[in-house]
Order: sequence, then C-alpha cells, then structure tokens
Amino acid sequence: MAEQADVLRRTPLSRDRILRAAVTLADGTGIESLSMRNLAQELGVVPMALYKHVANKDELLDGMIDVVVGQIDPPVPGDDWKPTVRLRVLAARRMLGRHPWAALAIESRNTATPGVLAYLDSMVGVFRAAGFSVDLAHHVMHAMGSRILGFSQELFDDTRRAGRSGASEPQPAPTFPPEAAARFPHLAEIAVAASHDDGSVVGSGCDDQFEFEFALDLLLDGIERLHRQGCTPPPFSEFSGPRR
Amino acid sequence: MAEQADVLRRTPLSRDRILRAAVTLADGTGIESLSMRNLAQELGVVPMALYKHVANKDELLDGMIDVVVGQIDPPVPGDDWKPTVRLRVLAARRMLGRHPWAALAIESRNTATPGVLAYLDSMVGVFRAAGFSVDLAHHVMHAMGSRILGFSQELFDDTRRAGRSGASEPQPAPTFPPEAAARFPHLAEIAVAASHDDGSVVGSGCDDQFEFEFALDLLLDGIERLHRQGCTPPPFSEFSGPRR
DNA sequence: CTCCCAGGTGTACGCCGTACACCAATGGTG
DNA sequence: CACCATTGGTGTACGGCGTACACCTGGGAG
Repeated sequence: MAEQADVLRRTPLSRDRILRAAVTLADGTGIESLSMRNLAQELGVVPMALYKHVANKDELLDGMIDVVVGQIDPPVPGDDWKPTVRLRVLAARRMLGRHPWAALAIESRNTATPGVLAYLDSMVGVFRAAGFSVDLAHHVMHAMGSRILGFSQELFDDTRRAGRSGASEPQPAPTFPPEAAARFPHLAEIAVAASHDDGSVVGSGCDDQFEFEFALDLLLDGIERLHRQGCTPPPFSEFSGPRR
Repeated sequence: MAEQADVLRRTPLSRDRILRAAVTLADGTGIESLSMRNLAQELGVVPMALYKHVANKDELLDGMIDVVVGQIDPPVPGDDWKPTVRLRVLAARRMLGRHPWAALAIESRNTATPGVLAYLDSMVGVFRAAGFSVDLAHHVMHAMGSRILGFSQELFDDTRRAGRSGASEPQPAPTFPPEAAARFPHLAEIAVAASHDDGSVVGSGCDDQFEFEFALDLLLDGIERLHRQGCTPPPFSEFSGPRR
C-alpha cells in the first residue's frame, strides 16, 4: 500500500490536473495565497515541474478562469429570450458564488480567455436569435456588463469578501460601527432597515440574491421595452446625450 | 543651486505627499508595477521611510483610493434627482478614466474606505431627498452597482486595459483575429458592426462612452418608472422571483 | 547644555516567479 | 538488442517584493 500511495503521489502531472488543483486551492485559501510553490506542494511535486505544463502564472490563471467559466450551465434552448438569459445569468452567478476569487480574477486579466469569449458569444447569440438587431444586441451586452457606480456593491457582502483572502473565520460581522453611522447617515439607514427585515441582527443584513435579481429584472424589463418599441434608439435622456 | 536641489529633495515626507506620488506613479506606470521600493525611489528616500507615514502597502492603497475618490465632483444641488445622479455618476466615471487602476483597486480591497463610503452615502442621500423609500433606495443602489454578467465589458476597451500594467504602447489593436471570429460568430458580428459605424478600422471599435450612458439611462429610466408607479415592488418576472 | 524623539537609514529575512542546467525514464528506430 | 532523442520531474540560483528591527541624527523642549 506504500506502493499504492507512491503510485498515487506520482499520478502523472497534466495541465488539467494542475488547473483543477489550482481551482480547489483558490476556492479553499483565497487566490492571493495561491503561489506556484503552494500549488506544487499540493500536487506533491517541485515548483518548477508546473512549468512543463503551463507557461507561467498568468497562463495558469487564464486556465483556471476557463475551468470555472466552463462550469456555467449552457443556455437552455427555448423560444423565449428573456427566461433563457435570466437562467443563464443566474447560472453564471452561481458559479461565481462557488469560486469567490473568479470575478476579480476575470476582471483583472487584461485579455479575455476563450472560455469567457464563448460565454459572451453564446449570450449574444440568444439575443440575436430572438430578433434583436446587431446594434441593440451590442448595446444590451454592454449594459449587462456595466458597473454603473464604477465599482460594485459587495461592500457589505461577507461571503464574497471571504474568497478574496482565505475563507477563514466568518469575520465578526462589521455591523456598521456607530461612528461610521454618524458620518454616513444614509448608508446607516439602509443598513438598519435591511438588517431589520432580515430578522437577524448580525450578518451582512441584506439578501444579496434578491438584490441581484432586482437589478437583473430591472435591466431585462428595460431591454424588453426597447426591443418591443421598435428598435435601437437609446433611452431618452434630458441631457445632450452621448456624443458620437 | 545644488543646495536648492538638496532642499527640494529633502522636502519633508508626509502621508499626503506619499499618497499623491503613489497616485501619479500608478497613473503613469500601472498599479502592478507600483512597489514600496519604487515609490520611495521616486520620492528620493529609502523604502523603509514610507513606513513612518503609512502602516503598510494595503493602507497605502486605501489612501490612494480615497485620494482619487475625493476627486469625484460633489453632487450639484438640484431639485431633480435624475440629472443629479446622472451627472455624479458621469463624474465618477471621468475619475476612473483618469486613474485606470482605480476601479480594480477599489474592487479588490476587502473593506470599503471612508472615501468610498462617503461617495455612496451621498448618492443614497440624493435618492432619499427625492422621496425614495429606504427600501427602494437600497435596491437602487444595489442595482447601480451590480455587474449582471458577473464581469464587466471592458474586454475590448484598450484604454482601460492600458492602466492595468503600464500605459506603454497603445497595443496593436486586437482587431478580432479571424480564427476567433469563426469560433465566436456573434461577437464578431458585433465587433464588425461597431468598427464600421465608428469609421476607423483600428481602435477598440465601439464608443465606450455611448455604451456607458446607454446602460445608465436604461437603469435610470427603469428606476424612474418604479419610483412613479407607487414604490418598492420589484419588477415583475415570470419566474418564482427572489426567495426571501 | 542636555535629553528626547520624530523621522530617515541599513541590513536582513522569508516569500515570490521563474531561468537554467541537470537527470531519469521511456519508447521509437537501427 | 543497443542506442539515443524526447518528455517531464529536480535542484539551484537570481532578482524583486513587503517589511521587522536596530540604528542614527538633527532640531526643539526642559
């Protein structure tokens, strides 16, 4: 059995095995404590051995991204674009929940991986199949990817923060320190209201899934309206409007 | 004058001077080539000197974030929430354009800085002042921060990518390699259409500002509709809807 | 004049990614 | 069968990183 363990330990390395190990390691300990040395040790191998299968750490990260993006359920074939898109987006979100490091990793790469491109492409395909013009499909994709505030709202979301750096302790519930409540009264008001109707005193205090679907449906409804009312004209705005 | 240079070189360090130098360094060479050693050299000082003014690199980054977030124009006082929000968001976007590293830096910190909180708080304040219920204001803030696709759309945006790692060469215009066009036909279709009506063969091929305002207005219009039609009910959806 | 101490310095440690030379097995070919 | 090229794991080493810690130093307070 020592022999078996031996055999097990030296199961030949492969790009795929490395990527999968890297993903589970990042899931477990956070991506910023994922090092080549770490990963090699996990695989019972010397660090430099990895370089026979991945060119460098950036390529490793790209590979990891494609592994997890590949886990997004494919679009269910259906004649109605709206539920199709909705389900797919929620599937993507579930994936990001399973791999909390992934969202940041994807955004910080400076070039899209094939997997990400495939995901986006199939999403465009759904819109096109539903009769969206190329232009409208284009705008819609941008709209669904935009971060309007410039950064996203996970400020009070514990679970997601956890994945940043080690999913260790559950972090003692920020709970909005009282002096912050004085400086940021409106945020405090919101936080209090949310934690009330959530029932729990501790915890992030707002139902992130609910908020996500709220935003998603807001966008989908707006998109539907645009699509029905003829086509491409961007929504009216009382300002001069986009340059171009 | 050697004396003057001497005096200039030893202008006393200060937290503020360090932060400003760090911001301009990150603006110039990208944030991932910003090191304590680098920054110290820029300031004509030994690396460890910085630690007399900032606790560590994370605190330095937090400080940098607050410097640039502080550059966002304050909300113009006005009775109408919609143009107020619109202007403010566009101001934030201009800031992010000036400091391409900032968006990622803000998202990757695992705790919000005071400056970011202040920005968000004042945004909530605008909605509340316009008569939005606490709940609706809450949902709206989430909606404006959400990334529906899980990651944002800057995949084809050169300028922003540049800030990631050194704003060096303009990068020879990806131009959608032909074999990728075969694998991602819908993306290719969009890219082609965009680069056509943009007139230029090279370049990112789509007017990012236009796309941003498109998404922004789509959301603002949806929000306005919600606000007018009574209040908090989340948009209808043909699915079971959020749990809670 | 003396003392203190804020603030700049020098050295050192343990991490990181990875270049490069090496070596062991393996399998195709004469 | 002998041979050798190829594949893939190993060992060592380098330069860069953040930063702990001991040290110095100059200027103001007593």
